[in-house]
Amino acid sequence: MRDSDIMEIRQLSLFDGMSDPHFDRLTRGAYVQTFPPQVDLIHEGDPCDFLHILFEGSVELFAHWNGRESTMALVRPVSTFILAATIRDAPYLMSARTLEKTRIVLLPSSDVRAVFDEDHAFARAVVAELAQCYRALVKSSKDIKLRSALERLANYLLRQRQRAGGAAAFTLPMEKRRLASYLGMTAENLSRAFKTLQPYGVEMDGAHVTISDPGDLITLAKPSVLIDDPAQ
Amino acid sequence: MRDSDIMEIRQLSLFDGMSDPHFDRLTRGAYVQTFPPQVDLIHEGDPCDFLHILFEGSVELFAHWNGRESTMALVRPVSTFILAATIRDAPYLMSARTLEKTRIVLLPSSDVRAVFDEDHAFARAVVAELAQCYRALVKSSKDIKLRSALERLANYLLRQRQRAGGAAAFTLPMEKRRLASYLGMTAENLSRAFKTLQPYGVEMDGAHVTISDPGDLITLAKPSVLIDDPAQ
DNA sequence: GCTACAGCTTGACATATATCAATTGTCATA
DNA sequence: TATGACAATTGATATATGTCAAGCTGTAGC
Repeated sequence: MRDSDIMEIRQLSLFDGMSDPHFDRLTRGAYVQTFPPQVDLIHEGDPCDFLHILFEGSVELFAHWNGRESTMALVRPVSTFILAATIRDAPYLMSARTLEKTRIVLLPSSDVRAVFDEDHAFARAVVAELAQCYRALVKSSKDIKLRSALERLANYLLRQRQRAGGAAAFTLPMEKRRLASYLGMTAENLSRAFKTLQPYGVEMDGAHVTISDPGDLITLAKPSVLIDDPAQ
Repeated sequence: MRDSDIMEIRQLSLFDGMSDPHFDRLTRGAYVQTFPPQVDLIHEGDPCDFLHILFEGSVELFAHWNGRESTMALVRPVSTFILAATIRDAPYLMSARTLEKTRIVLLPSSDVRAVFDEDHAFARAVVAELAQCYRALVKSSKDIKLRSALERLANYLLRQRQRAGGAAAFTLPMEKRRLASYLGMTAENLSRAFKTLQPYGVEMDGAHVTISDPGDLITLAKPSVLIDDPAQ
């Protein structure tokens, strides 16, 4: 691993307050890798050998059952994924693939567990990260179980608008068929849902979405801080 | 808090390896309470004042949105709930109510965080518990997103059978309408789903279920360790 | 034993969502 | 520019699931 990479990683909140010897131990067996789009990083069921830290690009977490596939989450920088599997030394529950050109740090899971056992600051950081992931997943479950497909899309668009700093226009971060899977519907239904939202001020051109006045959409979507606010 | 209660709590894996002073500090402001059935313990959105540890009985976690309600999980002894909210000092994302007579230990959240910062063994135990909860939730999400209502019921019944030690007969741990909500369907549909499973060897009498030969049901349900095995 | 109530079930019907098939659009590449 | 591959869209239709209303069933209280 290059010194510049190590310097960059050291800045992460996950390693904040960690002692230098522990950090060295953690990064000795680590490596940084850059992947092109559409590369399978992880396959569910495999043993968890590395904790992944996403630096640049984006990664899709998805799951299979009985020949079906569903997108579970989109991971964005800077964030870890499959932390829980690393901690428990258990097999992956989800698969992962890159969506675009992506730079990832791989830390050997056994080192993560060993340093975790010795470095208190790291343990605290891991718990904070894991609790954050857990709460994000609870919100996602509430979204799926309490809302219709149209309501999920409406709220998703409002969240994306928020993410773009409240700008009227933004670009969808993944293909529509993946978005459909993430929102728990088919691509065909997503297409129709977008059309249904046109009278609510949602304009769409390819992956480009414009919501000039979100008022009507908010009335329809009824966003809640307990589902849609990433800070909560 | 009575000495016998303190003794009992001390046995929990969550407090295993923790120093006595830290344990004392954690339990000084704690109390044990017994609740009758149908008592609201927690309301989503409220600040998180206590970490709850369920000792006896059972607790339903549920969520609201726009006048709708959905059962998110059933908590059984011995297990914590709303650990993530405690760690992050964030509002509850789910509500909780007792389903039967229930004994719960309440630990002040601020004490949990303080001791967590000082006691490494406790930090490790918290992470293990949180990672477990996270993985349970991932499995639940996969169940909801990848399976039809009938498949969810079939797999649920097989999991309950497993929980009963593989016994042919067992009792549903909650009312059918709650089970329906947990499985993401209406009570009417659950009723029909049970009927559909009759040819697969599922007999039902009230809350009592008998699956003499699970072979056909397994063929239909296609259970997966990555969704249905609580140990994974 | 009755009664009242709540939960469960059933049937008829409505709606949401999925599926299938065909078409259009888009982009990379020859 | 033409071509092929693939995503997105559209319309027609099928299926899953929800809603409503009625009846059933068990049980707690009298």
